[in-house]
Amino acid sequence: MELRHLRYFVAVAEARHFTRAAEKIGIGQPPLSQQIQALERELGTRLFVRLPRGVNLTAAGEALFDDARRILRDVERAVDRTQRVARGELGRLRMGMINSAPFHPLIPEVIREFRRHYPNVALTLDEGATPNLAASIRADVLDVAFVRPLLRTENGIASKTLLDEDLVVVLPQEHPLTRRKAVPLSALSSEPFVLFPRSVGAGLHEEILHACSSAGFVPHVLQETSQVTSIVNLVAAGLGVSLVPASMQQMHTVGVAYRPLQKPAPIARLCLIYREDEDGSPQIRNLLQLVDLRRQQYGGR
Amino acid sequence: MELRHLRYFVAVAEARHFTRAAEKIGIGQPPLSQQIQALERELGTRLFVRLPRGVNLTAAGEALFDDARRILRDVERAVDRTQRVARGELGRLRMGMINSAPFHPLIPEVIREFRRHYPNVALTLDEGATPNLAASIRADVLDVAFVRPLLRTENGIASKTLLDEDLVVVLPQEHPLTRRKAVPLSALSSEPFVLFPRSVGAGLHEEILHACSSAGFVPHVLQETSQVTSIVNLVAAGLGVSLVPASMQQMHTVGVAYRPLQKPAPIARLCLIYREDEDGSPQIRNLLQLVDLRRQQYGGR
DNA sequence: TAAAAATACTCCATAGGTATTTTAT
DNA sequence: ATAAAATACCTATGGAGTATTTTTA
Repeated sequence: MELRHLRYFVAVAEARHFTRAAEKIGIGQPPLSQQIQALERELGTRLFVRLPRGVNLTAAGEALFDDARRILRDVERAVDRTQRVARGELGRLRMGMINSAPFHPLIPEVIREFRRHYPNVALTLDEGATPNLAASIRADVLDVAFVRPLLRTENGIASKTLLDEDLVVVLPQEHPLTRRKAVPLSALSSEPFVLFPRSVGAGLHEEILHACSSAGFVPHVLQETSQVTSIVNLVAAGLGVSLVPASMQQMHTVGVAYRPLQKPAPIARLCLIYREDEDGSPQIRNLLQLVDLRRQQYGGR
Repeated sequence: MELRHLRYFVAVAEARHFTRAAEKIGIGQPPLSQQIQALERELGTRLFVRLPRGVNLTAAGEALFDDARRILRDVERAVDRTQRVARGELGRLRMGMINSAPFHPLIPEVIREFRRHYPNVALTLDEGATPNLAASIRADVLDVAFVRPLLRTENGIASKTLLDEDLVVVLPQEHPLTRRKAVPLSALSSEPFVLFPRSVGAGLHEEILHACSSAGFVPHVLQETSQVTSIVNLVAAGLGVSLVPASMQQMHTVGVAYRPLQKPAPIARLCLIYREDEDGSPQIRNLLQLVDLRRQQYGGR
C-alpha cells in the first residue's frame, strides 16, 4: 500500500463519487477506479458500495476512513516537524561555556538573540573548564561550547575563532602598580601569581606563561584555581596578582583594580567548538550566524 | 511523498547503512540512494550524514525517524482494523426485537452465540413494536430487528423469514375451556379478546383477525395493549382471552393457562429485517449465518 | 586504499490517459 | 434512458537493475 491509495480513498469517501473525486485529485476516473480496486484487493474487502448515483462506504470503509485521514494528517505533521527541525526552529541546543565567557557582552547578547529568534529550541547552559567542555562535546553531552583555544587540534571537534581580547592585570586595590596607567609585563616579574592549575591545560594558561617568558621571567605561582572568577576573588583577598581577559573588568569586585598591559599585550582568544560531524546542525549554523552578525562590534576576527 | 519513502528511510535509519538496508528491503543500493535523495529533495533537507562507513541521522532525520515509524505502524494497524471490521470481528450491531421474541429459545441462543463468536462487536438490544423497529432501521438507528411480518414490503428494507410457530389460546386459569386438550377457534367466538391495538398494525394482528374470520366470527376486543407480555398479564387478570405464539408458554404467569388450537392453527411468523443496502454488512451476514445454523432445530423454514 | 555512497544508463512495471462498455435504477 | 463505474487498451513516467565513478577517513 502507498499513501496514494489512502489519498485517493479519502477523496472518494469524502466526495461519495468516483468522478468528482477524480476531478478533485486531478486524474481521470478510470485510473482512480483502478487504484481503489487495487486497495480493495490488497485489503481483501470492498470499501465502497457502488450505487447508480455515487457510492457509499461499507463498514470496513467507514473504519478505514477515520484511520486514513489521521494517517495523512500525521504525514503532513511529520513533514512539517522535520522541516522545522531542519530550519533549526525546533529542537535543542546544549551549550557549554567557560567561567569567563558571560563577562564578555557578546555572549549574553548572542544567547538573548538566539532565544528570541528560536523560541522553540530548548536551550541548556553549562559552565566548565575548556578541556572538560571539549570532552563533553565529544561525548555528545553538549552540542556547542564557548571556550579558550584547545591546546592540540582535537580529533572530531571543529573550532571557530570568535574574538581576541587583550589580557589586563588584576591587582589588589592598594598595590603600588595601580598608580600606573599601563603596566609593563616585566613589572610583575617578582609578584606572586594566582593562576589556573597546569592540569586544566587551557590555551589561556599557555598564552600567559609564554608572554611572561617573552618578558624575561617565569611567574611565581603562589595560588592555583581553575575558575577566573575565583582568581579575581583571590586577588581581591591580596593573595597575588594575575592576568585576565579585559572583559573580566565587568566583574566589579571590591578590593580589586584592573590595569591594561603595555602594548603589545598578550591576548585571550574565545572560540566556539562543536562536533565536526554536526557541521550541518541547523542550531549550530544559526548560532554561528548570530555570532557573526554581532561580533563585528566587538573587534572580533 | 509515498509510504515507500518512509519505509526506505526507516530501513536506512535502522541499519545506518545504505547497502545493508537495501539488502533488507530487497532492492539494490542505487535505487535506495535515489529514493532517499528524492525524499531529502522533497523535504528540503538532508536526513543522513554520509560517512565513509555508513551513515548517521541528522537532527531532521532524527525527528522524522520517530514520526515515520509511528506512521508505518499506524498504517499496519489501520489495515488490520479494516480487515477485522470486514470480517465482522470488530464493529457494532444495533439489534431490535419485538416483545415476544426473547420467549422463543432461538433468539437468546443466537444472541449468546453471536457474543461468543464476535466478542469485539458492540451489541445493543432494544425492544419495540414491529412498525417502530422498521422505522428505526430505515432511520439507521438500528441495524437488524426480529419482528413479525411487515404488512407491505417496505422500501429499502430486506426481510428474511426465520420461523413459523402455531398460535395458542391464552385463558384465565379458571376458564371452562382449560378442560379441553385442544381448543377449536370457533369456541372463542363470544369470548372477550385482549389484542394489539389496530394502530400497531403488525402482521400478527392481521393473522389473528383473518383466522377468526375464517372460523366465522369477528373477535370482540375488550382490551387493547401493544405488548404480548401485557396481553398475558391482562388475561391472567381475567379481562379476556387471546391468541399468542406458542413460545409465549415460556412465560409462566400465575392465573394463566395455555391451550393449543385445533389444527390447522393460525401461525405467527418471525422475521429478521435490515436495511437493503447493508446486504454486505459482515455483522448482518454473520448473524444470519448463526440463525441459519440454529433454526433447523426449531422447525424454521 | 578500501568501503560505501553517488552517478550513469537501461529496462520495464505500472500509474494515468483515452475510448468504450457495463450496470443499476 | 441515464449517470456513473468498470473494462480495454495505450502511453510514458519513474522505480529498480547493472556497471561504474566518486568520496573520505
